[in-house]
Amino acid sequence: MKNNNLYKGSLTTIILKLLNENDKMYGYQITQKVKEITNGELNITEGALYPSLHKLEAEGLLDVEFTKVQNRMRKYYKLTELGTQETVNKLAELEDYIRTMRALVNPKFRTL
Amino acid sequence: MKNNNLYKGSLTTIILKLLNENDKMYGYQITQKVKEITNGELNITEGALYPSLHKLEAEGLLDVEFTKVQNRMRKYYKLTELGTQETVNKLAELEDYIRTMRALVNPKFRTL
DNA sequence: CAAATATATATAATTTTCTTATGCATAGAA
DNA sequence: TTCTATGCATAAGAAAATTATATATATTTG
Repeated sequence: MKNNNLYKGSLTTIILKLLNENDKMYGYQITQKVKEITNGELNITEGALYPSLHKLEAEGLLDVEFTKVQNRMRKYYKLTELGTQETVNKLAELEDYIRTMRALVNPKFRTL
Repeated sequence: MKNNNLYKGSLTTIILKLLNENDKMYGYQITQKVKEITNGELNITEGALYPSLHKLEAEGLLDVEFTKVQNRMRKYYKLTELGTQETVNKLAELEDYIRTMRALVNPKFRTL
């Protein structure tokens, strides 16, 4: 996503947080929502998203609910209680990460 | 490092920034400096560090200088001009990342 | 003095995560 | 009718890290 290595490892955090806000979402909706919120800056690819959703489900962080809308399948995901707990952890980790990286990077920058 | 997936992809940024501040450093020194700045929170492993340094050197972002201190070898790394340019890019990418992640995560958090 | 720890670099095997490509299928717009 | 959007899925490969191992000297500790 976005040719910026820093996003590596962030997908789980993004998914969990969006599901915490939106109660239930399906995969394609997640990609669109991320595109919308980031003004097109961040595009989640299906090749990353779907395996990630399957993994979170297997870990018991997400529950699935199938629906059919206009003859097309939709798989809605929602947080389990465990998933909500993990969301708290992931958001704390993000704040930790930002604080630590700022400490490493802040001091003063020299171009020459 | 630190059992926090978010650090994945940040190592290059950390190395470049430290070298921008400290002019020249050797591998072990980098691990210790990171430990110091982050109060032991972040530990860079050799298995990640050395291959990363070799890659940055191969890409022409770092220059190497061998020294022998008390009979032990040291490999000092310093930024090339290209490396300094890339440092600017990486720091901009970090700010971008933080801004985007905040946008995705900020709204409001619900525990229930 | 011997053993453990710190200093210093390196690589190999494996795992995790993502990219890229492909595949299938329906709906709607051009 | 063809292209784009919607919707899910997986497989091959790349990239970055973890974990383990290897080597070697210096220093500290018991």
